[in-house]
Amino acid sequence: MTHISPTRVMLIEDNAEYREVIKLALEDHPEIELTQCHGTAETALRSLYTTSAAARPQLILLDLNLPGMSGLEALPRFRRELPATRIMILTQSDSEADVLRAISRGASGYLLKSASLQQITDGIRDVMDDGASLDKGVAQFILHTLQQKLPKKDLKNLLSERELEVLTLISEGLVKKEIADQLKIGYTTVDTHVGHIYEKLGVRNAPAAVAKAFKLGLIEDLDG
Amino acid sequence: MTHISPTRVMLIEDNAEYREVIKLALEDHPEIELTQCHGTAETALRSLYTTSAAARPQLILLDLNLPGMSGLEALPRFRRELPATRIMILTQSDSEADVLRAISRGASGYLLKSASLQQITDGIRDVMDDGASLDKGVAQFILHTLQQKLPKKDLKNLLSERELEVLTLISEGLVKKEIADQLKIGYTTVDTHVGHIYEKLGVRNAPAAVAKAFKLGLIEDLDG
DNA sequence: ACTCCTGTCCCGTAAACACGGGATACCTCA
DNA sequence: TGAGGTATCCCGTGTTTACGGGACAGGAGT
Repeated sequence: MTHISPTRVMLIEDNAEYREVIKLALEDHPEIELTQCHGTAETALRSLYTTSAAARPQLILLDLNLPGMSGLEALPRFRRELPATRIMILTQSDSEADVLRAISRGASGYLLKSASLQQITDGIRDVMDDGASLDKGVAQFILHTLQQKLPKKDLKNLLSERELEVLTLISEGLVKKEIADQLKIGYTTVDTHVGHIYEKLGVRNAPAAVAKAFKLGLIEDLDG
Repeated sequence: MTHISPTRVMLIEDNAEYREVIKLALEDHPEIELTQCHGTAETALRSLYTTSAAARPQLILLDLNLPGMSGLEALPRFRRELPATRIMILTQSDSEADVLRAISRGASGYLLKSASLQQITDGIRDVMDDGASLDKGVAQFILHTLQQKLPKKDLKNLLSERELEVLTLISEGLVKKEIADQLKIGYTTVDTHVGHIYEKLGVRNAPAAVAKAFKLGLIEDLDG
């Protein structure tokens, strides 16, 4: 919540007018220090080589729509050059593709330019306080996206425990005989389980069963 | 942003003290009208039957840790009874499992009780304004979760276009001969593609290839 | 008591798969 | 020019699947 020294912020924004607005707004906040402003990602990246480690930004406010290298392209580069630096997207685009790409590239926040200055400074504080900050519309879209990718609990009892075990082993590449050995049951038993799995999932072969299981969230796509 | 008539809010919270705090805080806001308070999900659900449609809440503030039926259990019931009503979780638990379960059951927001009253009223406004509201820590966790489930773009060129096409058809349950017919190529060509797919993914059969493709995000788990 | 579901086991056959080999053609990039 | 990747095609052989049938024991629920 409170920081001993102010948070060093770098702003990357091509519109000079909006850049000034932000600059003025952040000047009022003692816990935020806007150390650098750039109009393009290229100059921002170059500046890192002539900036001492102690002066490098702890947070970057990044516009997506930049001349030359886009913010989306620049994002992973900053992440590589400054692994400890948080990146907050501050853009006009609420395009779902942009949002998802920014997240998959490691952004810690996503605010729209329609946000109030208060929301922006709050967002900076939230992000530096080990959190993330999302515009309300973006948050809703993210919730919906995640919802679709989450396991449907009503289907948890569709397959029996044993069947799920067998299906998981199948998805790992084991053939039925190997599964039989590993589970210490007969080959034909595995065969029966598999038959039941197909029936319940409404598919006719193993690859389709695995795909369906992933789509339904029966198998977690975490691990290795 | 502005509503003609105030938003009708129902609060479900077992702690009488905190219930009063919220009640008092919301009284100051003309655009929010706290119409009902309940200490358990059961009484809240029962109250719906004696409430005219016009008086039903537009937003529910729901605690997770309730005596009797938990908030997590109650959530889908409210969603079924009141499909148009948004539900915002307001709880102490920032357990990742609780967060994910609440989202998968259709919550529109997730705030912690450590939130300021200002954040809560802002959150209510955000949610009613067709958005979602997330605590900063919850938002970060959600971003990380989603990040893992998103396609890894660096692997997009791992499989050729044709190979991905073949793999997708395999995941849909087609056997190789059918794939050959559909793509109007020879059976042996499909066979070769499949062999290359296994090689590139480091697997030895079709089910494992499909699983790997899902884990890498090469195949989208959207559609049907 | 009876049915339903689960998990275990068995047989046989036809279809599909995995994998080894090899071939031609195109395009790109070094 | 030559190497590498992609896409197309072919053969053969042994392995694995898919699916039809049937059987039996234990537990849960009606």
